[in-house]
Amino acid sequence: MTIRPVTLREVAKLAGVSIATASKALNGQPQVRASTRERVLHAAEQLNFSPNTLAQGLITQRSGTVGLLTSDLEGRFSIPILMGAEDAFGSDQTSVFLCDARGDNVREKHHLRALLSRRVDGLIVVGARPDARPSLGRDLPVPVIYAYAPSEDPADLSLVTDNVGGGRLAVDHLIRHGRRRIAHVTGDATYGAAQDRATGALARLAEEGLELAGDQVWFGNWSEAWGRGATRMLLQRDPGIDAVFAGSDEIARGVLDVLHQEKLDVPSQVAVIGFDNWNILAANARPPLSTIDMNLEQLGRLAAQRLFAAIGGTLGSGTETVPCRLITRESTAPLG
Amino acid sequence: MTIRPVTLREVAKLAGVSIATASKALNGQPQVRASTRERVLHAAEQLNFSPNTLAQGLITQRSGTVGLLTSDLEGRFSIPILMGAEDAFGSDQTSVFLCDARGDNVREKHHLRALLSRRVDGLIVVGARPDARPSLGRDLPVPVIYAYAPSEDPADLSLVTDNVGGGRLAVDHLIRHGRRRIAHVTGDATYGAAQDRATGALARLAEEGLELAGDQVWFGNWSEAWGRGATRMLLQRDPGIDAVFAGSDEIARGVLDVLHQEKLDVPSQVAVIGFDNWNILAANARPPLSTIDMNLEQLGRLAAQRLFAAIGGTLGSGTETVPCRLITRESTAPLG
DNA sequence: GGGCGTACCGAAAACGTTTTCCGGAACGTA
DNA sequence: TACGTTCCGGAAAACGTTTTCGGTACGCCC
Repeated sequence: MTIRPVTLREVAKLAGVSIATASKALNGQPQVRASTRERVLHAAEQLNFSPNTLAQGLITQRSGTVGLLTSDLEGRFSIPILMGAEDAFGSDQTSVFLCDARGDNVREKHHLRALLSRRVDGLIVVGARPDARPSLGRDLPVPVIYAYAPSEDPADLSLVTDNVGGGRLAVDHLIRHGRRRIAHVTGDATYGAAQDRATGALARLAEEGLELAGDQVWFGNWSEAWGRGATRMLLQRDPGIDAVFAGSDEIARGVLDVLHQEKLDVPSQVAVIGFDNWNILAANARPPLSTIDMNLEQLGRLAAQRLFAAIGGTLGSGTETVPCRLITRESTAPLG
Repeated sequence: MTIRPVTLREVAKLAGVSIATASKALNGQPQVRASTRERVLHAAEQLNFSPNTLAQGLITQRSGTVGLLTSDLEGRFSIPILMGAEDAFGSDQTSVFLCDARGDNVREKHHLRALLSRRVDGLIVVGARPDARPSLGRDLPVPVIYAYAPSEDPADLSLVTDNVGGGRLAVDHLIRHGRRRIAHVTGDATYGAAQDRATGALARLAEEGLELAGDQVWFGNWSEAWGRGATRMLLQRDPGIDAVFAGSDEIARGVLDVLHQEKLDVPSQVAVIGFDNWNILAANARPPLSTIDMNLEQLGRLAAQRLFAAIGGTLGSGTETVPCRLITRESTAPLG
């Protein structure tokens, strides 16, 4: 169990060469004869040698690690991003430190310090909600990418989802399926995402010369309960709706629930589309829920790629937008 | 941006001492006068010095990192465990490498190799489902803890949830609330967890001299759809049930859905209890769902503590069990 | 046979720390 | 004055690599 790992020195000895040549042989440097390389490789294999990356990092000034600083681990947003990032960095090259700040600022500072101490080659910061967040600062020794929640500082590079486009996509889909009386029930109005999605939805309606059904955008909070409550009010105000665009899948579940109670069939009478493509909610709904996917894994992969490019090179700035994607299920069949 | 980090040498120079004393001063070693220590501390502060942990790790033979090897990142089980582990290791002491093997064996090997190369001080392996999984082997240079999914090798140390106890807890709660005709709808019979929960439930029923309602344990799969389907069949078979113990919150949601359709009130006519305490499903159900929480954060913390103790010391073996916890919400009010 | 180029290998420095060990200063005591 | 003690600080080795640089052996050409 507590055997000391084998070092290059031992490999070299077994192969009958110096440490220097052993190193060169293993790293594919040209100044070593094929036969000696063979001997070294064989020795390394035999001893099950794996190089100490701490030592490598010390000398090459590159640790081969990145930090992923999140504030939303239990939330649904960090995880896909994390997965995307993880598989964009090949595991042989780069490993990722995961740190959850729990939304606490001093904890974030703490983690940041620890990560810098570990000489990470770069950082990805994943916010809990898609609104601008304070920058970590301009004078960090490593490149930083802000994902999901953009940085307030335009000099930073941020990667975000296209919520306006997502809203537009949802409504466009409903329109193409023959819906005309479309309502929008969504979450907390202080969220930029809620505003953006509504903006996109309204824009698409306007193009078609349609009014929003239900007189208003129903802002509330991101819960199933609000989806239910809003739908009840909505139906009183405007019983003739033929589609609801919900700002999240949770809300959509609430909407579905009340529509069922009111004996309104989905999708033949009312279509429902959600947002997030949170599988467990969307795919298992009755009927399965059409929804907008934010392509978060792709966002994570992109973050990793940008970071990778920035390491060594120099980092861009501004905000880059990742488009959303429509997921069609049964809750939005064509009308008629 | 790409400034080289400040080293101990620079701190020492600024403080007018040798590197050795600077190190001692910063690490609280006693052989340094208070006034010099003060000078060093001040210099470090001024330069915003943070020690290179790679170098520290190289010499102390301890990297201050652990690897968390999971197969279930998108699943709901790894995350709480991860969070528990993360906060049990103070962030100043230990950072965690997160690796998701995606259920692929060779990818797991790959990650393992990379982590060992990084000289992690220990490993936590989190399985995707709570059944025994192959051991990583006995001859690893670092201690390993298996969490959630135990290792097949009894020489390893595994930490698992007490599913039998959880099943018992659920049924006990229903019985205490006056229920007598209790049915059990659960997931895939090939899951040990499904068997264990059923075992616990049946044991508690037997103690009370009760039979399981619905003639059988309804095994199926872990989906909402199965919850719906099973409940329909169940009601045909035995319309007089007064409680359903669902093997997961997802299943419970399906159960609730059909009970509503059948105009059976929850909880006044039928009580429903779930399993997992997956907040998004349980807390937002109509009515909010009582459920069994597996204390996964605690399991994660425990894993971290055990690992911490094992580093340097020696590791125990066998399987340690973490008890479940009842979460009471409105779906299981007392009868009558 | 001398000069030269090429191919291969090793000695040693370097990365940034920690830790051991030694030496000098200051001081008290006989 | 001689000596032992205590306190403080520094030189240097070590951790496990990579990389530079110089050296040796050999073949080739005139």
